[in-house]
Amino acid sequence: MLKISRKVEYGIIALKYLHSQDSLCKSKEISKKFGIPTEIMAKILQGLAKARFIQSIQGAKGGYKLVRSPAEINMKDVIEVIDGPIQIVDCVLGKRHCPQAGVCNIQGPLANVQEKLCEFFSDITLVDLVK
Amino acid sequence: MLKISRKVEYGIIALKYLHSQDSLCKSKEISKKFGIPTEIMAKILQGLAKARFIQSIQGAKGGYKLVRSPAEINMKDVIEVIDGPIQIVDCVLGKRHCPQAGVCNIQGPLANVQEKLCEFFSDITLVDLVK
DNA sequence: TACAATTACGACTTTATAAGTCGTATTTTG
DNA sequence: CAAAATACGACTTATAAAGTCGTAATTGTA
Repeated sequence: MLKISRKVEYGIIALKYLHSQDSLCKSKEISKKFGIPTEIMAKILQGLAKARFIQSIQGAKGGYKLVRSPAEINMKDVIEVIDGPIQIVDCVLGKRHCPQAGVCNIQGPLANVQEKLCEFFSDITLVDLVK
Repeated sequence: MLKISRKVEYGIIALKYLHSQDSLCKSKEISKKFGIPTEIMAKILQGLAKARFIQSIQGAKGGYKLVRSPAEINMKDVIEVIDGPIQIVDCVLGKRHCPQAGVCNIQGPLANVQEKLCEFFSDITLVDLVK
């Protein structure tokens, strides 16, 4: 409930670590260091690379490095890259077929809360998480 | 992910409805009106009554009514009454045994985020949700 | 005082989602 | 070409949310 998934946790841990290192870091290196399952760490880093938060270099001697400044990396984007869109209730973006459709009295206000929540996480950057 | 549980959704729907009504409302009446499973609706109302957001009157002709002003009902309290403490990651309040304990680089910053998030929801009252 | 309507509450089952695993392909260095 | 790394989809397992069921307690009214 209102939980940040473990994947996002792992993603933030990795981003912080990459920020603290100058050189390329291997996926396995990070997963071992923090006790994160290797396959999961790998996929998260792949996702972050696709979204251009980090750069991946394939092959032997490959690895990942941060390519954005910490101020340009905010929590909302990280969450959405890893877990998909922030959606506090299913009805707001229309995923769940809602038995309350038509009579529901909270959709509008909650859409508003959701928007504010996105702003909330947009305002938290890697700079804040490094402190 | 960062989802408000359906129970909280139901709770807010009920609170809004109680606010819109002058007289006592029965649990079944609300559950039927909004297509919410009756047993679940009942338990949520019981919880809200225990927490003194609403008053319960037992027996025939019983029901529930709002006993606080909408400005005194905020979303953080509603969430916590229904689902328990807001906890964005398990480690922050020490629930999960964390394999990263000792090396984890995000616990402090995330505790901070969590605190801010609680403030965020404290600032949203039933007044905002009625709009 | 018996009955109907309601709240109260705990135990259980089902369903959905998150977390983790496995297998295989691709890229690059030496 | 072998070794070390990323890339990616399919699958299984674990956990939590959602919903159901059974029973007890309270109260108004015929």
